Amino acid sequence: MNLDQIRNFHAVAVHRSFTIAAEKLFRTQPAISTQVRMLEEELGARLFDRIGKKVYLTQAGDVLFDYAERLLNLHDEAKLAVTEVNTVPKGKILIGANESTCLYVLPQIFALFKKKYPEVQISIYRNFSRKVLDKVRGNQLDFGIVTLPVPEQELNILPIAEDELWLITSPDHPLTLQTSPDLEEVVSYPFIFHTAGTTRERLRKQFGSQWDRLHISMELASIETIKKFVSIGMGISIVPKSYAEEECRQGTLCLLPLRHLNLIRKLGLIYRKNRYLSRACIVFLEVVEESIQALAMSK
Amino acid sequence: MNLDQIRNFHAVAVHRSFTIAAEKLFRTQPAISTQVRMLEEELGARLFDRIGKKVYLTQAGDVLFDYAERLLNLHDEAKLAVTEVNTVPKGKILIGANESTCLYVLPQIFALFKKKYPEVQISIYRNFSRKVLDKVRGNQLDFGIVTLPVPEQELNILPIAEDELWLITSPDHPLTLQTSPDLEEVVSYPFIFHTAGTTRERLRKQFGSQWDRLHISMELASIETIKKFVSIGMGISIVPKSYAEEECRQGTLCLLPLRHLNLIRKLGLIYRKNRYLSRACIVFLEVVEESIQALAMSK
DNA sequence: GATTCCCATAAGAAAAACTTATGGTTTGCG
DNA sequence: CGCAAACCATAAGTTTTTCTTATGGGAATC
Repeated sequence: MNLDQIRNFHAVAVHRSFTIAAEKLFRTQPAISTQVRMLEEELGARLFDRIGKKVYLTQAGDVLFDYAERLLNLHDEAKLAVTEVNTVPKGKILIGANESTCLYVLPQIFALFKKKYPEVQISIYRNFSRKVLDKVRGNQLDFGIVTLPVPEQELNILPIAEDELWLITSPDHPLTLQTSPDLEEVVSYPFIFHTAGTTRERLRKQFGSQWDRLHISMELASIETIKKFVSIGMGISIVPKSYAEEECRQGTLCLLPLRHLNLIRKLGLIYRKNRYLSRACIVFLEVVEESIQALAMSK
Repeated sequence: MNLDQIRNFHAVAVHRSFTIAAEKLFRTQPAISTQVRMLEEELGARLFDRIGKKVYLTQAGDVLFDYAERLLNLHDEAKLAVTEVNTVPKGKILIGANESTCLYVLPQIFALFKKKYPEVQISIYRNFSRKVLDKVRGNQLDFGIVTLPVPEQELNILPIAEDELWLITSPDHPLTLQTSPDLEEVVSYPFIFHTAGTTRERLRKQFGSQWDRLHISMELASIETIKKFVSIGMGISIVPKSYAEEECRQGTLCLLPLRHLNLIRKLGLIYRKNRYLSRACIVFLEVVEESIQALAMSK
């Protein structure tokens, strides 16, 4: 039993005639007769009573007729739905990003995107860049936003933002007396660090020999809590500058550039190469590029 | 897009492999590849991302997958449902019968049938034998119960009951003084007749020249009302004997055989020849035959 | 770096479905 | 009542579709 047979059967049932059904389906009458007979043989049930010139549905035919309509409708619906995925932005986009990106980068982009394409649902997978990267590679995420650089193989990379890493302290911290403290001086104060992550690894390299002198008083899992603890004087930390500008204005934190260190953190949108992009994904990419340009203009 | 392609697609999606899908479907791998590719071309959408050795559903594929499951399930259900019609007694039986049959013949049969096959729904079309006959011929009814004889062409006929037509009068009617009144005498009293029907036509023929002398005081549409009016002395009538036996016992009516007239009314179950009978119809026929035999035994 | 695994493609073979031709029945009309 | 028309079934032959076999390329694995 295939859909063609069901379509044939349905047409015969509707028109109560093999000949008319054949016309409607642009076939000859024997083609329809044969297909219906084969359907009957397969099901082991007569579907029509051919009495004289007239054609009647049997009880079995009547039962099948309902299913035939449902099957044909469902089939049409399926075709439409699949086609729409690549013409109308619809469905779901899965994006991975780390916590801070979720807080400071994505909101603007999402706001713009949601305004333009309210039909598309965005689902966020929040985790470290490392995990996000793996999931994008494994095709479990449509997009990822991670700290660059990233091994380029198999991935398309779209830089979306960059930020300098600055020191944050509480407003009354001794270091605030300087405009740009030296690394050697800084490491004498207790530090609060992120538990893990790309940035922490990069800092370790940049600090070089000074790393061993470093005193890490706390390790926290989120930028927000780090900022909280820094502001009450529990330690100092290093974060992307823009992530603390708000608190700096409010006077709850102080932002200081580190002398001789030029730590730039780049963020990039990544997605797999060779991947077939749904319409929703394509328009998402457009919106991201648009946002980047808007950001570049405003600077 | 046909069901085979959908089945192929579904298997690939489930196993995330063309090769394994091919095994499961007892095909070779290229057969599956080709079918999926054709499906993709028809829909204008990639359904799988083939990245390296791995196979992933695209968003379009994901949408189709849901529909594929629903389509395949519905298809299985349809097959099962159609097959069941002819194996398990189920569904609906349409039976046509006249009013009196509904009251005096069908109840016993239906009671037995319902007890045996509670799954089968019986729908009754109540009308004159003539109309019932037409509807059975026109395949709008599965069975009909009509007064015999009936033109045999195209119909299977199963006699189920026979009954003599007797005179009914009120208990205090002058005719009750006789045991078997003569037709000539009878026609001098006012009659109550059924508005139409086979029996009335047959009586007209049997009465012969006496018919013109007949005085019809009332015409009523149902046996029940005829009996009511006869019992209060509004006239006399002729009905199947068994239809009035109950009232005769209770003393509200008198039953008298008509001398020299041997009017036997035969009832028969009819159904179209060449008609494909569902399981429900077949078991209904069995129950009817069983009932007839039980009736014959009891006499 | 060779090997293995997996999917894509091409060519030929097998299967399925269609068309043309025709026959049997029923129906409708003269 | 008989003839013509309408309708479905069947058979034969052709076209179309789908399958298998053979082969190649690219990524993953050891």
